[in-house]
Amino acid sequence: MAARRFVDGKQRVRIVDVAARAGVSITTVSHALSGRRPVSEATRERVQRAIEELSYRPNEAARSLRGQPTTTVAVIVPDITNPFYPQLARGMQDVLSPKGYQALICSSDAEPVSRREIVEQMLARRVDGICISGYYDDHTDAEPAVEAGVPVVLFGHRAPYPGISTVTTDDIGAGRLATEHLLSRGHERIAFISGPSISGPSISGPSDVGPPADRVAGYRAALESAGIADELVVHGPVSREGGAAGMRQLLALDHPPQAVVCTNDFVAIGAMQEALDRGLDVPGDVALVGFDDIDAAALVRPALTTMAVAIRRQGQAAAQLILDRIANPDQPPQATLFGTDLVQRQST
Amino acid sequence: MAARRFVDGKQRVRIVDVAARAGVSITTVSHALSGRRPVSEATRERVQRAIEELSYRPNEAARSLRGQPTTTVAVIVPDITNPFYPQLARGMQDVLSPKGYQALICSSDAEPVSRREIVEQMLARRVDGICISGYYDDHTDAEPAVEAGVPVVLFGHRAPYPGISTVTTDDIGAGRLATEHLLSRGHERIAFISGPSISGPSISGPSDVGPPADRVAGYRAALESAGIADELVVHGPVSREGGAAGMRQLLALDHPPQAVVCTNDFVAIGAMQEALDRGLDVPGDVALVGFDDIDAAALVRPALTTMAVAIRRQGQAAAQLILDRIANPDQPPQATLFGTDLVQRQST
DNA sequence: GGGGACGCAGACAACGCTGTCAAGAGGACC
DNA sequence: GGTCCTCTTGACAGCGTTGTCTGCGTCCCC
Repeated sequence: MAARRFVDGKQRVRIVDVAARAGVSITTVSHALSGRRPVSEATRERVQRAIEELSYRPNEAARSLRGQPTTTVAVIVPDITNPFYPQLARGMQDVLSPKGYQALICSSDAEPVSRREIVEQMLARRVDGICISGYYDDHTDAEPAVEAGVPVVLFGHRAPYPGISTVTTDDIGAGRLATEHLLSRGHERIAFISGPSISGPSISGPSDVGPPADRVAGYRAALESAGIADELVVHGPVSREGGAAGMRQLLALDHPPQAVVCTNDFVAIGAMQEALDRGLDVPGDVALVGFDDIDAAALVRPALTTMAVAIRRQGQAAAQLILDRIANPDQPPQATLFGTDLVQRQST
Repeated sequence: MAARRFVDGKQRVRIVDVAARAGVSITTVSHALSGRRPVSEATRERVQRAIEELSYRPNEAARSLRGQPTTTVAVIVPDITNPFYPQLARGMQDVLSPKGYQALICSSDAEPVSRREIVEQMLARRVDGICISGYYDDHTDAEPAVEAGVPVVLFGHRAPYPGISTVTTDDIGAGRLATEHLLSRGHERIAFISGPSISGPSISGPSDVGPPADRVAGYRAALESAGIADELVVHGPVSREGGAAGMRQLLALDHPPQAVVCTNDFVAIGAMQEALDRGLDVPGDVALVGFDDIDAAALVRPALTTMAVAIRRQGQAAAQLILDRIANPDQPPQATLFGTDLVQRQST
């Protein structure tokens, strides 16, 4: 006859209820549960039965207040509706779940607050680790976590930072591979539709930052190696509309390019539709390469050639880095670089 | 000169550090923070300054242990990589974030444990509300939450259940509308590629359950109203492969259908590619309708006609139902039904 | 000038759990 | 029979908050 507590009509079973039912002290229940000190077989069984009869489950808040790990890892993504990030989250769950950890997924642009604020919130929840994803170069958001001694993995950042591990895609290599692929198909006049430039959309300009800039850098390197001086970079929003606008800009030129590298698949698909809508043949009149290999890349017609980023595997790597740091806090942070694979389809 | 605590190299500022720095008691700090009892302006400012200087943030675990709400709502989805569910999550965040609530997204099939177990875990974390999504008819998973007095919304379930609110799509109406659309285009021999049947894949059969069954029911109702007796339902996995297999089955018939309703867009896209690969014209030889209006539906060529489910709006509604129940626990649960819109593209 | 009202702030006891200290029972051994 | 283990269990403090009780001035009014 355990004495339950009723609050607002809610009833929750506490450890003392289990103890009363099993006829032991709460200490014994706790230790029977955690196995952190020996408990006789008979007692353990009585406790176990009481737990089942009462459907007892320890209060996580009380546990973590006592300093126990929360077995929770925060995964901060810029936009949960971008299919890229659920894949990342899934990869992390692949590794975290079997170890009993929960991924706490936060979409930062859905929040009215800054990413740094989200990090603070997660620290207040005492998460055991944090993964921050998204292309940006500012790692100061992660500082409070580093100071608090919570393992952090930056995902998509280039620069390693003291106390922080990173998981990054080799975007320079990817940009080079994509461009070399087009060169090998005989194209010489190759353009790049990139993300927004700092000085606003314009033809060319060295002002872009972050991994899109890396992809452009790879593109430039490939052209240079091939002895081609004409580079053609347009900027715009990273979206289908941005891709369409970029393509319009390119097609309006006196000498439109024969092939276009696009900073991601959304942009490429937008560019492709713009070209198709104008009656051009893809890849006959203009060949296209994207990045990321999102689901839709295989579904559009012609199917999009793209540089595949093994995002789920990268998520797994990020999770593993966090678990390693949790297990061994003194371990130095690591920087992991992932290569990309050309997935050739019909658009080149 | 606040005395910080160092644990495993982690340093966290506690309320007592703030109190010491501001020269007041911890009680005063607490109340200055919560505003739950009057604090003089001068004191409030001193406390505020101390908080900022120390970067203090209350420990959420201690708060919720004292019975404060966690301002967290669990969102349990079957598969985070299915683009449908991030939209749902995003819709919920649209409503939750401005109210200061966090969505805790859990992908249940990533977990090695049952959905019921996840519900239990969320209760142990003292979430303030739970949204369970996914097509299935078993609401027993939600029982522990109902018993604990935690607001629950079932998403995609048909049957209301005592103490549980539901947000559901009118799948019967959607199935009917899709079929009527094909009828109005002059098709008479119309098939349906459905989800798995309980008795295994087969031609027709009344054994399917859940909303896919509802869509089939709407399809049947439309045919009946039109005076058409020939119904043609094939079953298979809800995936692109399943759609391709279903289409193969249909094309192998003596009299293949002129039009096919598919239980969702993935299935429809798989079916479309199978048809295109066999040299058929879509919609000339076979017209296709899907459900859900996923991103890819607009991207494939021909673009897919589909029944759009305003999933994000439904997520918003689900979140609102939970917030309402939190604000007013005695309020009876509500069942919300959402209609669907035909988005006509090129496949019909 | 005394009594009550009021504004403000501190002390203290929980919340539910776990690590540590301590002790009782029982057996082994001298 | 007494001492010393070992095995098992219980009591207790404390994790960082917040709600409540209490107390101290100050002001107002009769």
